[in-house]
Amino acid sequence: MRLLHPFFNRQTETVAKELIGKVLVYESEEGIIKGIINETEAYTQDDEASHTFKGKTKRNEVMFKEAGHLYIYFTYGMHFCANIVTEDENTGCAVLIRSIIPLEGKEIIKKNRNKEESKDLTNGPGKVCQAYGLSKDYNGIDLTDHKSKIYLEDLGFIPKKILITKRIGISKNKDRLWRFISKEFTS
DNA sequence: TAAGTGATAGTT
DNA sequence: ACTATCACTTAG
Repeated sequence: MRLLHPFFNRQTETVAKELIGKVLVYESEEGIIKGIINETEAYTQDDEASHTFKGKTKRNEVMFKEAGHLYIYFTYGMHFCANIVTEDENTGCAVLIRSIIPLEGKEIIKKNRNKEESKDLTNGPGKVCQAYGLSKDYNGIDLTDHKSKIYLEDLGFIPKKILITKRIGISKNKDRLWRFISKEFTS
């Protein structure tokens, strides 16, 4: 079943942890792509590392929408990263999807990633977007809308053990333990 | 470990 | 206009 607004409209840290094991689905033109989320990070407005720390801008405005919207930003001149908005409207919080484990549509993923081998296809936030074909065009869509071709689903995967660590690639507020990872799942 | 890449936001 | 920074990836 599809995850709806109440799931996302909770404390960011909680949503980040509970998204581990949920499935990111995209019903693309080329076919269905599904993957188990196995790494996330939390970002809130009172957090110096967050895009929203200094308030609303053109770039981050989606993070101030209602929980369950998709925030996609462009960075380092070549990469997109996908986030899911959390908490109440106007709070500027989101969860970054850092990694997934491909379940379905692996051929499409390989093609999108321009790779032959199945190694390191989706273990990084930029890689996940490239694998799913997500770009700026998808910024701001509502994942909880039943018409949306992109959504999250609970297929019953249970993380074996959730690791909690510091976040990656940030220069401020480095010590906060807001990164969640699981290597294995049971169903 | 380091270079590549260009939009973004803030400053002149 | 100019500049610093950037929630990254890849190759070496």
